[in-house]
Amino acid sequence: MPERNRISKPAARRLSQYLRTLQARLDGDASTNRVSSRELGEQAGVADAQVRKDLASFGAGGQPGVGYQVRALHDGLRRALGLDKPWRAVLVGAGNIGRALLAYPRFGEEGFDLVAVFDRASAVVGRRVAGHAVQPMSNLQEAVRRSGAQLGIVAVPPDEAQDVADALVRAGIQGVLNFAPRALRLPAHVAVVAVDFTEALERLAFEASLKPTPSGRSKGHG
Amino acid sequence: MPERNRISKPAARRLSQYLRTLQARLDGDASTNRVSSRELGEQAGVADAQVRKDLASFGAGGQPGVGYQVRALHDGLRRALGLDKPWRAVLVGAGNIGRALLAYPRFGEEGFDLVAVFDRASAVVGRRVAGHAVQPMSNLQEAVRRSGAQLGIVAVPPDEAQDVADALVRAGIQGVLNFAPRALRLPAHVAVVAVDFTEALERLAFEASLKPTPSGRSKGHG
DNA sequence: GATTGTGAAGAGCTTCACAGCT
DNA sequence: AGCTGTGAAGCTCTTCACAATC
Repeated sequence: MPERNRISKPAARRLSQYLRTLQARLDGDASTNRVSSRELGEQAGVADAQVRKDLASFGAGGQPGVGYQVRALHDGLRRALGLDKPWRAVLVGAGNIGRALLAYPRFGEEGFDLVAVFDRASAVVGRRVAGHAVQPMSNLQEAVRRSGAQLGIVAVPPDEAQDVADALVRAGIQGVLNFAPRALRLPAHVAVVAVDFTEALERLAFEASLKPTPSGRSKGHG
Repeated sequence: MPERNRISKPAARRLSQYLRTLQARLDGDASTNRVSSRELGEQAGVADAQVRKDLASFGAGGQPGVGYQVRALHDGLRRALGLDKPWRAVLVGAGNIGRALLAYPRFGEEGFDLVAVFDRASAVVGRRVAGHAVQPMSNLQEAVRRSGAQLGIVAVPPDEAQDVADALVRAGIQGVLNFAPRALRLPAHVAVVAVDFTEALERLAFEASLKPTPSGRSKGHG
C-alpha cells in the first residue's frame, strides 16, 4: 500500500473537491466505474496534470489508457484525508453559525459526530441544538475528556474566540474549526482551519472591483 | 496617490486581516496612532517583511523608524480592497446559512447592503429575513436590475447552486459568494468566492490526522 | 535605535510535454 | 487512440538581509 504522504495544503483542498465528484458518481449514476483525470479536473476547475499529481501524492494509481477506478479512488482519498475513521466534535456557541454548520447533511454522513454543544449564555443553556442539550462552559473540560472528542468548533463572537480555543486545547483537542473573524494563536500541535465570512465578503468585493467595468452589460434581455 | 495595483490573491486575504487589526485600533484604544509591520504581522500570523510587501503592493507607505499611520493605512486598505464604495447584495436561499451570514454585525457595517432575499420554496416566500420579505425566484431578474445589486449570495442546496448562479449572472451581477459545496463554473467577468463548510471540515480532519500522536499532552499551561 | 522598502535568494506550486502503458 | 506518470521548465509567493530613513 503506497503512502508517499506528501500532500501539500493546496492539494488537500483539491482532494476534497475530487472526493465530491467521486461521491456523486457512487451515489447517483453508476454508468461507468472509471473516471479520468480530465473529468475530475473539469468538475473541480483544475488542469488534468494537476489532478494526476495530486492523486499520485497519496499513492493512488490509475490505468494508462483507461483512468481511475471510482470506488478504489474514493476509498483511497478518504483514507488520505483522514476520513476513514470517525471524528468526534464539540461545538462551542449555539448561535446561527453553529446551527448552519450542523444543518449540512454532510456533517453526519462524512463521519463527523457531534458529541456536545456549549454556550456561555445561561439563557441558552439547556435548550436543544441538533439533538443535544446545550451545556454551560464549565462542563467543557470534562465533557471533552469523557467523550474523547478530537475536534472543537468555535462559533462564538470574535472577542471570546481565543479564550474558547485555549480552553479547547487545554481539554486536549487536536483540531479547531474557527468561525470567528479573528486569527487564533494556538500551539503547533493543534490544527486550525478558519471559515471567515468577513474575509470572504472582502475578498469578493476586491475581486469584483477588479473586473472590467460593467458598462455594456445587462443589455440583451438574455 | 500611488496605486501600483498588483495585489495577489494571497495578499488580498492578508489585507483583510490587517484591516481588522486597524479597525480594532480605531474603535478601541487609540493609545497610539502608529503601527509597525511587525505588530500587524503578529496579529495576522505573518512575517513582518510580508506585511511590508503587502502594504507596498497597493501604494501604502510608512515612515522608517516609526511605522504606519493607523487611520491613513485603514483608509488606503479599504480603498484597495474595493470597500470604499457600498456594495448591494441579494441573497438567494433563506435557510440557516444565509441567516447566519446576515447575523454577522460586520455585514452591514462594512458597507454591504442586503437589498433582497429570494427562495424557491413557496412556503418560505413572504416570510421576513433580516428585514426583507422573501420573494419568489421569478422576481430575481427584475429586482436585481432595479436595485442595481452587484453581488449575489448563493445559499441553496448544491444541486441548485449552478442554476441560481447562472440566473444571477444573467441578471447582471458582478460577483457571487457561494456557500454551496460545489464548484461553480461562471464567465470570467464574474468574481466568485466560495465558503465551503464541507471542505473546511475535511481540511481539518486532514491536518488533525497529520499532527503528532496525542500521547503525552495536557501538561503545562501555555 | 527602530523601522521601512526592496533586490535577491529560496521555496513551493502549476503547467508543459512526452515517454510509456493499456 | 486514450490516458497515466513524471521530469523539467515556468511561475508565484515568501523569506532573507541590509541599505536607507526617521
